[in-house]
Amino acid sequence: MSVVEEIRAELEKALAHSLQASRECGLIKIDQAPEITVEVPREKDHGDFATNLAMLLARPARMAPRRVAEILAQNFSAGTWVERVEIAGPGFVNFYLKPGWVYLSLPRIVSQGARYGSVDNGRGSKVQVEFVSANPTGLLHMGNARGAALGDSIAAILKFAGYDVTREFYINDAGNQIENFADSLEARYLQLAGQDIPVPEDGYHGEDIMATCISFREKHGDSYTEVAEKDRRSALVAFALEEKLESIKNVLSDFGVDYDVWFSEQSLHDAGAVQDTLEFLREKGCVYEREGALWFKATDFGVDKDEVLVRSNGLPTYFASDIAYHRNKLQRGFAWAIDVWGADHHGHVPRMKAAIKALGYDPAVLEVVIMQLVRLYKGGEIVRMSKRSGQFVTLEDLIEEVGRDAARYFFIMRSADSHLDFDLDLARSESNENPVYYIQYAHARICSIMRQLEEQGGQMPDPGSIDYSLLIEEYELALARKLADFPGEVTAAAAGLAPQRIARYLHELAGLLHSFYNSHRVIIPEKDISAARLVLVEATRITLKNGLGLLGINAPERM
RNA sequence: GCGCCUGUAGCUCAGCUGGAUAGAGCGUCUGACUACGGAUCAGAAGGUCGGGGGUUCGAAUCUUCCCAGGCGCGCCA
Repeated sequence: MSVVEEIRAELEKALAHSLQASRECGLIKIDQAPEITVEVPREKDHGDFATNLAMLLARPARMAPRRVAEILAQNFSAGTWVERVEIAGPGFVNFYLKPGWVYLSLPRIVSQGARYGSVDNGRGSKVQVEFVSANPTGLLHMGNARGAALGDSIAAILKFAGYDVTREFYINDAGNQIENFADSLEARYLQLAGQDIPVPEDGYHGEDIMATCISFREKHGDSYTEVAEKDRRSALVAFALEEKLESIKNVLSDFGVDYDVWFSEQSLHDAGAVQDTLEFLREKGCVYEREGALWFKATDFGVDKDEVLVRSNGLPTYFASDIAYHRNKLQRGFAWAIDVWGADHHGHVPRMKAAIKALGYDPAVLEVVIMQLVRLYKGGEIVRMSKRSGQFVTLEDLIEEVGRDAARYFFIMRSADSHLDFDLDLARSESNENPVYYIQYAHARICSIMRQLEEQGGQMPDPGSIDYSLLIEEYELALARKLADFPGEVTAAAAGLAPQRIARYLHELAGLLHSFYNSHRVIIPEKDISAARLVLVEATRITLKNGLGLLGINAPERM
């Protein structure tokens, strides 16, 4: 438990006692005690902690809130750290603590090191985060990039919050778009062999398709012009998928994203899992036939329309294999399955939840994070991206132009809900003013202090034997206070699947470090103060590094 | 037409699930020590939280109705 949590719990307990005492002596008459919560006020002047308990009691007790607050304050017995209790505003009870409490966490941070900030909300329960899952028929675009940054950070945060996390990429290597893919590959291949075959209008027109066919031809020559169409297509598709997947893996890895599982859709078909699932739904009475197709009765589960599972041509839809895939996830024992999807798929959410219910699971095990689309600006104009026109900026381009750290921070600092305008020129031209450098610079600055210390023959003092009461400057208190918040931020970010909270937290923490740095020196002749400050900045360095790690961003020692 | 997301400073966005005087960055303006790294710091200006009603001690946050933008509503994925 973090220092903040410990004190909060202590105050809540003391308040409960105060309320109990007030009821026993008849000063407050209520039937049932409300839930007691102690929060951290936004305004520093309102104390270190505060409670709205008096306002909640006012109505049931039929008393003025400030009067209730007075009674609560009178019966309140202060613990170790409470200096004074005040009543303010409409009836808040504010707790002012002795300044030293903020330094309690410093020795802990240093001794916990890379583990500082980790919490155990998950208690080891199995959670899967599935993200990107782009069609392996093309390159990764800006939407995939956002999904990669978001999904990977969510996974990292959940892991830090005590969950047993699996990162998974679902490969859509079956179905319609593969046929479509084959059409385009075949056309390009035959074109290279001198035949005049156009790429279908709704096919893949990107240059990468041509490049794939060129390397295929380098290996196999024109030999596949002679074989049966079916064999030619399957050879081309197999070759292209392997090449594409390899390149996707590499680019994502360059972006700092590494998966535990690459799951093939085709493998579900091969194992008969799609048929099994359809059979299961049939036995449950959740399907029916109409106009030659097999339908899922989504309307039985509160969805406004039924959905086709098997087309009248006998081929299962994407929805059918997706149900089988999610069934497979749940059979693997995940207590929580998180999918990161683009907003253009949001209509799929209620259907999928209905299907999970039909399979006999609680739909709440599936949580879909919908991220709004990325709009790309270049030269002040929107860049329309489409696979058909072959015009788009890839993740690879992005890493090259903006850099991995800045790109990841840019995606993470905004909530998934926000529509993201990504101005390439801005990201490029002003990359030195990107907030991510501000945070990294704070880390590098501390490392520089440590190098100075070493050069002067100094040593990092033992955090357990420091007189922290020497740290009386405003910025020292503020910095230490912020450090103590980190575990709470991790908890909140995990609960809300909200990596942007960590990004904001780090930015604020870096700001406090810079302010402190500009007004006070760490290495000074006064040994005791210097030692306390060394621990303070070392704790800051650790926290910055741990936080940046959750976002997949480097914490450089020099810049 | 129905559904989901969004609307907060000139621009890009936060706002801890209902708290007290709404915050950052960029941009603009004024300043900073020959210094452990100036990719920094201190300060100023800038707001009817899209608009109207409602809920209550208290609303940017919940609710409802408008307005504006994005995305969905296929036997595509």
